[in-house]
Amino acid sequence: MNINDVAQKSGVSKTTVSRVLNNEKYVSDEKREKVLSAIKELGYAPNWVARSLVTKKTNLIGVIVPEVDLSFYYSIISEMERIAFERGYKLFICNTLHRPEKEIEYLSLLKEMRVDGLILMHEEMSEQSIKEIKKWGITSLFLSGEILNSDIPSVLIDNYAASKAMTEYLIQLGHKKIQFIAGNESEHATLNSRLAGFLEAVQHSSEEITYKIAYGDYTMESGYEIMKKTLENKKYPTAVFAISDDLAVGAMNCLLDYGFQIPKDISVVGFDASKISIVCRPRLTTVEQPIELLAKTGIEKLIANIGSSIKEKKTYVPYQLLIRESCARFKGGEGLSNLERIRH
Amino acid sequence: MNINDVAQKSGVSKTTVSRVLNNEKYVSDEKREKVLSAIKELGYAPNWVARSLVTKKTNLIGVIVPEVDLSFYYSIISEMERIAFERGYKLFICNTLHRPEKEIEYLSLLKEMRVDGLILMHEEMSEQSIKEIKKWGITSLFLSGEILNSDIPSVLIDNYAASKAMTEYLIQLGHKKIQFIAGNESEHATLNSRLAGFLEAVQHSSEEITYKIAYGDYTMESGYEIMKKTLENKKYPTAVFAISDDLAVGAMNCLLDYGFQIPKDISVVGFDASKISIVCRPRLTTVEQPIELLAKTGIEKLIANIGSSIKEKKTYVPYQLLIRESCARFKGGEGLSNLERIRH
DNA sequence: CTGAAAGCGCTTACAG
DNA sequence: CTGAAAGCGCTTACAG
Repeated sequence: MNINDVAQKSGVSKTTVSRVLNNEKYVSDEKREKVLSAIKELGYAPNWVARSLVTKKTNLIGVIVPEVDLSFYYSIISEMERIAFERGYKLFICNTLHRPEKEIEYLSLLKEMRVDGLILMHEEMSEQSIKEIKKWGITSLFLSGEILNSDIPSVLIDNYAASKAMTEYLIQLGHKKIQFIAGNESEHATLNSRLAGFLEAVQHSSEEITYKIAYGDYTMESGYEIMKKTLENKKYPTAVFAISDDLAVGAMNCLLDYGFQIPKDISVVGFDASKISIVCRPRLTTVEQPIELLAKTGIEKLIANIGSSIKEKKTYVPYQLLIRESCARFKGGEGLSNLERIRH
Repeated sequence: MNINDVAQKSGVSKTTVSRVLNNEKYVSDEKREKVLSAIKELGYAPNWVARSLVTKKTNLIGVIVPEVDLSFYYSIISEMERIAFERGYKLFICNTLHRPEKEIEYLSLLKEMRVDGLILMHEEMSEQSIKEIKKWGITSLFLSGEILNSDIPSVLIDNYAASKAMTEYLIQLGHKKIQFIAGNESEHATLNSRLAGFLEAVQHSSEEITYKIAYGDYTMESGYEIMKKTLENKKYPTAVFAISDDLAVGAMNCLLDYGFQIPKDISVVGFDASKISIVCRPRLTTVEQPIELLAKTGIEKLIANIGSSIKEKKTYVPYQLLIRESCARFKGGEGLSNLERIRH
């Protein structure tokens, strides 16, 4: 069934049916009525595919995400969906699972589908993908991160400042042995900024701070493994700073499983303020990336950029230190003896 | 740029270009070469929209989910995406946020988009939506639940048996006061089966079991609130059986926040074996819905059903009781005094 | 206010 | 092996 059937049934031309469908004026009430009732009677739904072919608009936004299964990502996606929906856009979510081939294939599908815009959330995107996007010329925006030297606008928090502030908070609590848990070792802007902020605070402190940096990926499992290795090396930090909440909760769980008390024995902080950070016990002290604001700003800027060509390069959204229950003041030798107690 | 540009550049007809694009044989190697290099040079991507218009296939599967933000859902979606992708299908995820209007709008978009099939995961779908789906005649499948009297095939675990088994496990541990936390109060098959299984075990036990049933939604917040109210009423159960892990973890967190020890003071069990159940501490004893198998079976059956008309109504997938750390044997008066101790 | 005609970018018989 | 033509289901000038 198609527009012709509706036209025939209601005794008007398909042009008129199309006009009714698109809510144009200049259709007599009488014909409008007839068309509407024919549509209802036939259960007709216009063919989106055919319409997109001629209008060259899909009202679709492609979203490239490396791993939906991380709480930060699905929360932000859920929020973006809500906002985009209100604006008449739908999301097409592409879960690349960190695999470059999947990324390429999704990108080319997105191109074939003629989506109207792209939200990028994977900083470790392959060179090839970035080149593809540029060549394609699609309106795109990086959310909660950035790709340096890429001309792609981004909406994010100031990761350097946030990381520095959180580190200073730990130092101020008296911690002098800090374990920094990074995500992936590969070069990307967010990791670099957070690491730089951490180093800045640590190296320019009036105190003598020792630190270790460990790499993994962004999952809880990875946080768990990294922490486990650290403990097995018998080098006990007094505080752990992980650059994602999943990582931090993984580390925390490992600590808990080994019999440590948090924050009494060891303090732990994370990054993101994703759902897991408030669900875990003790509640995780973390840097808040304002998910709603990030999603809102990102979607709105992207939509504004579709069809326009002025685009600001970088938009900062405010971060916040969320002080919760996973940190305590380090009490010199006492804490140390606690650790010893547990080891043996 | 379109297929004509490619045809012109390579000096063949667009029919031939189309043949190359679709990997048909009966194209001379010479022309195939020319076309391929022209495509590469121009950076041409075929227009998916135009293709879909003529083939009437989109290779898209619509997924209706009430709340992506629940761990069970995003895990199963992630898994379905992986499997569908391998089979050449992509998912179009529709997050309805439990709102009937959104459900209706997404459904009609899906219909306009001419998706090839539908995965349903929302049992409390409105009558109107179900009617729409029937009228539309789209191949669909209900995953991890079912809609009674709807003719929609479903893939799920035997919720009745699973719930009964879990309840018997609690009874066997000596629990005689059990709090059952349901999700929504509205009638739907999964809740009914789980409740029926619970009641069957409780009412036909050789022991005298007392129980309470509380309703909320499926979120952690809801589990927390329900537990809080229970505690405030000073009616302490010795075990809590929640019908989702989120609900259970919410309840567990409340208990923890009130100073109870789990499982020493109170045992808690959940349902789903979603990620949160293994991340929380103590690890949650729960009924496993095998996410991978559910996703795999669901997607494969749906794809098989597209274009065929024989469909089995209901497919059971095996569940499993995952005994972890959140339950302990109830020790008569001692447990009771523990509770008293905490109250005052 | 209304409709006939052209066209969006493909694929698919059909004929050769 | 190859191509001209029709057609998928819409929208959009254009003319009235």
